Amino acid sequence: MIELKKTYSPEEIEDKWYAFWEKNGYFMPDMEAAEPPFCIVIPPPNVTGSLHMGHALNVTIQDILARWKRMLGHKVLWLPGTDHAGIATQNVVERELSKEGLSRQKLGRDAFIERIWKWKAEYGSRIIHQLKKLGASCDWSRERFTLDEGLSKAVREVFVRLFEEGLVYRDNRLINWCPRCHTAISDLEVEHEEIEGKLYFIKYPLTPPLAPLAKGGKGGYITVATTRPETILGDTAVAVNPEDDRYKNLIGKNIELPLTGRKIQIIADSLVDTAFGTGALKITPAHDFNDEAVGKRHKLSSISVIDEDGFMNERAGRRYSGLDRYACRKKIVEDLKELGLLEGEKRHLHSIGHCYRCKTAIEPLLTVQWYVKIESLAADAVSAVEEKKIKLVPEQWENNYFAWMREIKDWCISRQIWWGHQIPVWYCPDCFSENRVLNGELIEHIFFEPVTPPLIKGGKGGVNAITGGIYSELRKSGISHDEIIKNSKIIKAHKSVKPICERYDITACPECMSRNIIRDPDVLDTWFSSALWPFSTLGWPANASNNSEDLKTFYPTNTLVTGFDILFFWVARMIMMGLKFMGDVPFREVYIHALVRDLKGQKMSKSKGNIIDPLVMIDKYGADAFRFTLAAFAAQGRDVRFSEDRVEGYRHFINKLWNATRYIVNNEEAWLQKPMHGRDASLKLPEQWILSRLAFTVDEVNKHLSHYRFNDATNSIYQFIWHEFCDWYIEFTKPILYKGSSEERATIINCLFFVLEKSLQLLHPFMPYVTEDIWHNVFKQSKSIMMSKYPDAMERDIDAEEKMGHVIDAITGIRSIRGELNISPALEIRADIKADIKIGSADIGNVLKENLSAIMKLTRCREIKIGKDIRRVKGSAVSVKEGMEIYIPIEGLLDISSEVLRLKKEMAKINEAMSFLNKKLLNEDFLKNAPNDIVQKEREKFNDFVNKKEKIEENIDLLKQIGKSQ
RNA sequence: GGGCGAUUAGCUCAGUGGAAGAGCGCUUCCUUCACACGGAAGAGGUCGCAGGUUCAAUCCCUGCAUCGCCUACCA
Repeated sequence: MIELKKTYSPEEIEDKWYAFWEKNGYFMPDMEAAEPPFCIVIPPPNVTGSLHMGHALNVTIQDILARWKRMLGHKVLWLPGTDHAGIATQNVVERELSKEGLSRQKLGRDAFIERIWKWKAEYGSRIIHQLKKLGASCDWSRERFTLDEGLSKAVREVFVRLFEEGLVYRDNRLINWCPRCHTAISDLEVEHEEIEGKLYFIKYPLTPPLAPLAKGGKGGYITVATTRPETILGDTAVAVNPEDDRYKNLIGKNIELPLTGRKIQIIADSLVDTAFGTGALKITPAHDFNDEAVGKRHKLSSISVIDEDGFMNERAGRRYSGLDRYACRKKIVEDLKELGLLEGEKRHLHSIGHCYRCKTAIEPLLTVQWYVKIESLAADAVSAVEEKKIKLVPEQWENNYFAWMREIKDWCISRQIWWGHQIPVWYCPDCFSENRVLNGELIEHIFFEPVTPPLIKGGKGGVNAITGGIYSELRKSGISHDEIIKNSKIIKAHKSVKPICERYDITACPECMSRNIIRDPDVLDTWFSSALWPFSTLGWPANASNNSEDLKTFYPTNTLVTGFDILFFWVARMIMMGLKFMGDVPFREVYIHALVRDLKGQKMSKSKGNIIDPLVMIDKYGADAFRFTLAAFAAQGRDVRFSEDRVEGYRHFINKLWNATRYIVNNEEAWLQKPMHGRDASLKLPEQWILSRLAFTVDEVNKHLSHYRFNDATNSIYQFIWHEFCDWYIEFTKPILYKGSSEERATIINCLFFVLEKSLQLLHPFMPYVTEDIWHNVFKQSKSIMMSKYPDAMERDIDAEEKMGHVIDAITGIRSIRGELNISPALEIRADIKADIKIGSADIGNVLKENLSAIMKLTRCREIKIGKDIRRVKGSAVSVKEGMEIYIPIEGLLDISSEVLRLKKEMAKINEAMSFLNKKLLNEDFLKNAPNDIVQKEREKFNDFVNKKEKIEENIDLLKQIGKSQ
C-alpha cells in the first residue's frame, strides 16, 4: 500500500532527488539518444554572484527546455559554468585585503592572483549550489570557468589571431575611465544617469579686447557655459557655430584663458548648438568626447589635467594640482568669482556616465588602450540575423539589435586590473620605434608608492624618492628592470612602441634578445572571454589532448536563453566571435526573456531594498512552486512583476495534485492487475473524455514550449489538472469507485493511474521535484521520471468531448439553481430534465441517462427523471441549456418570488444580448460583407436566445400564477 | 533629442478584427469518506483619452496623456 502524507512537504524531498539525479548521471547527455542533439550553454553567472530573480527566471526557462527535450529523446547537453568577472572579483578580494591591512601591490601581482584563486575555491561555487537548489539539470561534469586552462587557451588564440589580422590594435584616445576601479571600461559599461548639476557661465576675456560687435554683444569677453569648470584648465579652444551672427566676427580671435594665462583661439564648428547656454562652447579635448572630436577636426592640442585617480595633475597648475576634481571645481568657481569672471550659474539637469560596477562618475581620459576593430565582424553578425540563421525571440528585439550593430564603435578590451586574461603582448625597451626613438624613452611608469633609487657609485641617488617616470631614466637612476615592473601601478607604453604578440610566453625580445622585455600589464575585458563561451566551453581550440567531440556534436548550440540587458554585452559579441572563429553561428535561436521587477514595476536593487531573494521563496514554497510561478509569468515581451501571492497559489496547486494522487493510490491493487496503455473503444464516456482532454493538453503544451510560450504552457497544464482532471473526472469516478462492481472499478482506476502518470510527465519540466517524488512513490520505477518519455501525439475524441459537455451542462444547470436559490447542500432534491433533441451524434437524453449516477451524486439529487415528454411540475425552478430544459420542483422548498427574481435577472441578460445580435442581423452591410460562417454563427446564437427566452418567459408566468394562488 | 514597449476586473497578468479571460482577493453557502493549501454558486471591466479605417475595433492607423526601458555629442 502506498502511503502519502496528507500534505506535500517540499523541503523533505528536494535535496534527495537532486542528489539522486546527479549520482546517476542523468544530467549528462545520452549519446545513444535517438533524436538530434540539443545544446544550451548557460549564460555564465559571475563567480562573485549569488542567485537573484534574474538568474532564477533564466535558469528555470533553460531547465524547462532541457528537461522537455531530454524527455522527448534528444541528446541534451546543458553546459554550465561561471565567468571570472574581472573588476568585481578583484574588488571583492581587494576589500578583503584592506581589512587585513594589506593591498594588492604589497602582495605583488602573482601573489594577489593566487589569493583570488584561493577566494574562488572557497566562495566561487556558491552560485552553483544555488542553481542546484533550483533544480537545474546542468551537466556539472562539464562545468567551465572563463579563466580555466582550456578557455584561457581559446582567449589567447583568438587574441593572437585577431592581432595577426590587424583586428585588434592599440590607440591613444579618450576612453571611459573609472577613477575608483582604476581601469578603462567600454562604452556599454557606462551607465548614464540624470543628475541635477549646475551650469556655470564664465567670461573668457578676449585678447586684445575688442569693442562690442553686435547688439547685446559684450565686447571684452565671450561667455561660455559649462558644467565642469575644473576642465577650464585643459581648454584649448572656444567654439561657436559658424552661422551664429552674435559671434561670427569673433571667429579666429584670441582669448586669454582664465586662471592659466594661456592663449586659445575661437573656432567655428557646427557641432555647437546656438540655442544652448550662450552658444559658445569651451573645448577640452582631453576630457570630453565631443571636444575630442572637435579637437581632431581642428587639430587642437590636448591637455590632460586630471589623473587616473580623479585628481588634478601637475598640468593643472600649482594652485590646483593634487585636488580632487570636485574640490577643484569648487575652488575654481570661487576663484572665478573673485576675478569677476563668473557671470552666473543656474541649476541644470543633465546625464552623467557612471561606472556600472561602482557608480563612480566616469572621467574621460586620454590613454592608450587595446581595441577590437568591429566593423567587419558586426556586418557578418547583422547578416546572420537578417538571413534568419539566428532567430531572436520575441522578434521585436531584432530592431534593437540592428540599431545597435549599425552604430557600433570599436570595442575597448583592455582593463587596468590584474584578475583576468593578461594580454599576450610584450614591449622591448631596448629596441627602437619606427621613428628611431629608443622604446625605453617611450614607456612611462607610475609607481604605487614612491621608490627611493639605490645609491649609484659616483652618483647621488638614494636621496629623493620618485613616483615613477620614463623607463630609461628610471634605469639610469639605478632602479633595476624587475624593481621597475614590480612597483608599477600603471605602465604607459607609447602607441609607437611595437607590440610583440605571442601564442606562448616569451622571456626575451625575439629581435634583439634583450631579456628586459615588459609584458603588457593589462588584462582583457571579461566579456572578451564570454564572447567565446559557446565554443570555448565545448573544447575549442582542438589539440592533441582534446579531440573536441563535444564541439562536433553540439556546435552550433540550439537555444540561448538570456535577458535583454546583455544582448549587446554578450549575445552580439558571441555572434561575431562564433562567425569569425567557427565559421558558423553560435546558436540558432535566442530566447530573450524579461527582467524581473518588484510588484511596483521597479527594478530590484539592493539600494532600493526591494530585493526578493529566490532562496527565500524556495524555502517558503518549495522550488517547484517557485519555478512554476516564474514560468507562468514568463509571457513574451513584457517585464515580470513578481508577486508572492502567485507563488502561494501554485503551492496550493501542488497540494491539489498531491491529494489527487492520494485519492488515486487508495486503489493501487486494482491498478496493478492491468495497467492501461491508452484509449480503447470499450471505455465509457468520462474516460473517453478525460483522455481526449489529456490529448488536447499534451498537444498544447508541446506546441507552446516549442514557441517559448511558457506562460501558456503552464496555464494549459494547470487548467487540465485542476479544472478537468480533479474538478470533473475525479468527481465522476467517485460514485463508481465507492459503489461500483469490481470490474467497473478496475477500468476507472486504471484510467486514473494513466492520466496521473501523463500529467506528472507533462508537469515534470516545470516541477521536477514533486513529479519525481510522486512518480517514484506511485509507479515504483527504479529510473527517473526525467528519463521517461514526454507525452506526445495523442488522439482526441471530439465526439466524447461534445457528449460530456451535455452532461456537464446538466450538472451545472442544477447546481446553479441550487446555489442561487440557496437550497441547502444537505437537502437532496429531485430534478426533471426534458431532453428531446439530438445534437451531432448525441441523443442528449441517452447520454444523460448513461451518466445518471454521476449526475445525481454531483448535484445531490435523490431522483432525476429524464425524457422527451417530461412535463414541467407546477412551481419549478428552470434552467435552459443547449438541448435540454431542467426543472427543479421548488414548491414548498422556498419562496417562489426569489426564483422569479432569479429568472428575471437572467432574462435581462438575454434581452441585452438579443438586441445586440438583432441589430447586427438587421444590418444589411453586415449580411453582405461579413464571412458566411460568421453570419451563420450569429444567427444560431440569436435563435438559441429566442428559444431560451420563450422557455424562461413561460416559466416566469407559471411561477407568478402559483405565487398568486398561494 | 531619437527609438521601443506598456496602459484590460480591487491586485498581478494573459488574450483576440466578430458582444472580454486566468490567478489572487471579494460575496454567499458547505468541515460530503483526495484536498479548507478544499468544494459549489456568484459579484466585478464603456479593455488610458480623442479621432480615423471597417459591415464590425479592446485588437489595425493617427494624435494625445501617463509610466517604464533603451539610446544620444544640450556643453
